[in-house]
Amino acid sequence: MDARVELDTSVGYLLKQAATALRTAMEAALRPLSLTVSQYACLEQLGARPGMSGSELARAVFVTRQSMHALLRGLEERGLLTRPASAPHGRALPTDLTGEGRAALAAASTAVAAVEQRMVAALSPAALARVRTDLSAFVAALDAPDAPTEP
Amino acid sequence: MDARVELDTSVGYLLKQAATALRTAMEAALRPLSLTVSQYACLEQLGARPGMSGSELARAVFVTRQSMHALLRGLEERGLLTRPASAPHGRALPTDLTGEGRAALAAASTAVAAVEQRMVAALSPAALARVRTDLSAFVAALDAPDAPTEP
DNA sequence: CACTGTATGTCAGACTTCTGACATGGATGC
DNA sequence: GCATCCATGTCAGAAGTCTGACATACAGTG
Repeated sequence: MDARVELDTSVGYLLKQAATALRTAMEAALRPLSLTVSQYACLEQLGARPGMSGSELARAVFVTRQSMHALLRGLEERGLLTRPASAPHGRALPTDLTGEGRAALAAASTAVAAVEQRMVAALSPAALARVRTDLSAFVAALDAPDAPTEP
Repeated sequence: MDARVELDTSVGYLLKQAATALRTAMEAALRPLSLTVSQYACLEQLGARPGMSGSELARAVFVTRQSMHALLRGLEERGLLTRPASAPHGRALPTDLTGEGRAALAAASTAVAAVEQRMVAALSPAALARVRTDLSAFVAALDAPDAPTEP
């Protein structure tokens, strides 16, 4: 109890540092394709699960649905995706990639995969699997609403 | 070569998810203290290394020095830190916490430590040390300017 | 059937951060 | 000594994201 943050050993600080380094490297890799990281993330999600609504995309990309709204308008104007004028059910507008959108995603996904490969190259597959497990545990522990620091 | 990103197994996506969850939890913990995450990070750095310049702080907190400039003005107006009117050497203005600033940092650091503790509670000390090592390896690999994906 | 609750899309404004630019102080080169 | 380069502080504008708000569509309940 009454513990303080020690910067030298803080996993949180390392987490932020790694996420920032990854984002910077992704920005550099995506700049030649005229895509931001958020735009790429949106395309990647749509490639994996076509027909997602804007709200679903927002949650998957970790932005608000208002931000996703502006993002989708930009990508639609560039012809990378299409949305119906009216919703087939409820209010959700299913979004899909165009052919041009799939081509842009393919190029971007290749570029980002190279960045991620560079990031994890030094780790063995087993170590990588451990990291994934541990990061998932972090997310699960933080998402739990109650905070039993000492049960 | 020509690899694509697989969302289900992407460490980058997990990294972003974990960083977002941590930031959200920190925002919630710091809101009662009227501090943002960036402001807290700034105070924490100054607590560990008094006398840092604005540019040094910016690099440590992962924002631009322009953003840090605005951030420091706000914290100075609230009386949490002080900066000299002129630089004792060069252009760098050494920044220091006031007594009130140290008090705010103590409260904030305790709150953030609880969040971080909740995040890592499920991991053994050995597993935690591994995660730190691996995250450091990610940063080092991404910061390397050349990208030898396949040497 | 009406009411409530939840989810989605959209608009408007504020806030934060970034990019670009300029001036100043110091160090390094010749 | 002077020119050049680098780091820092600061100002101004642009871009992205968030908060707040409102309307709409469906599901569940009385």
